[in-house]
Amino acid sequence: MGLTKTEIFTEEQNQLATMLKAMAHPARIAILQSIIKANSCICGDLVDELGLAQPTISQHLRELKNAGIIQGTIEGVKVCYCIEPKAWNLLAKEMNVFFNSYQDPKGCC
Amino acid sequence: MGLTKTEIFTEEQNQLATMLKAMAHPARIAILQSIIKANSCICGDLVDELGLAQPTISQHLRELKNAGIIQGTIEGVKVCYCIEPKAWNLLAKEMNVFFNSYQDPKGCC
DNA sequence: ATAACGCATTGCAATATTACGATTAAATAA
DNA sequence: TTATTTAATCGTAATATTGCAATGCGTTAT
Repeated sequence: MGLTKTEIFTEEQNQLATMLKAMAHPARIAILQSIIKANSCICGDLVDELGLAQPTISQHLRELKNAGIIQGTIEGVKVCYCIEPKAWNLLAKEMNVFFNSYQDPKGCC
Repeated sequence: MGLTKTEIFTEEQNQLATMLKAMAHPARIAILQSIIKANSCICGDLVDELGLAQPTISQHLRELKNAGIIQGTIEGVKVCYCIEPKAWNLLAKEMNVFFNSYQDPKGCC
């Protein structure tokens, strides 16, 4: 097989999984941290900052963009990436709800 | 290639990515939600609740366990899974810090 | 003892991911 | 126009993931 059975899960579960999957790679975490640290866009500086080839960075950026986490704007020859506030804040809220839905044990295991 | 270049990232980035990756699947999100909802352990009920084969559930449980997110206890013939509070709370805190490290735009894109 | 139950493990097929060299496309500079 | 720069895309190799049937392995029931 090799393909997830998305049809048996809720829309929320699938969407959350998609967002988390987009973040679940050290390179993409590093990219997000870089973008946030710069407090604004970042472009091909990422290729220098991280030790990955340009096509690889480009591919990671596309995945983050496809997930809706970042957005890219063309600025002349360069491209400027930044966080998509809506998606970021929504994900933050959802994860917060998820984490807080668990309260320490009440007798088990 | 096909393998992540973990050596060029920090320990924190790699660990966070590993935890997120463990959660980044609808079945595993569903499993965690089920475990949390039951407020205690769950066993092979998951096989009935979700529509996946027993070996598939077992595999997902193992991944969550390997990531340290859940723990399993043998109870006679059955096995009882529950959240590993330390790892859960640590991840919650780390993600919270990460999400809050971004403040809405200040001019860009 | 032996049958039944619950879950883990193995093995495999289908598909996805990661990384990068080579190339292309679009914008600016000469 | 022609070069240069920047980033996306294509193609490909290596590896990982997903899902399940078949099987194995303890534990309990008969």
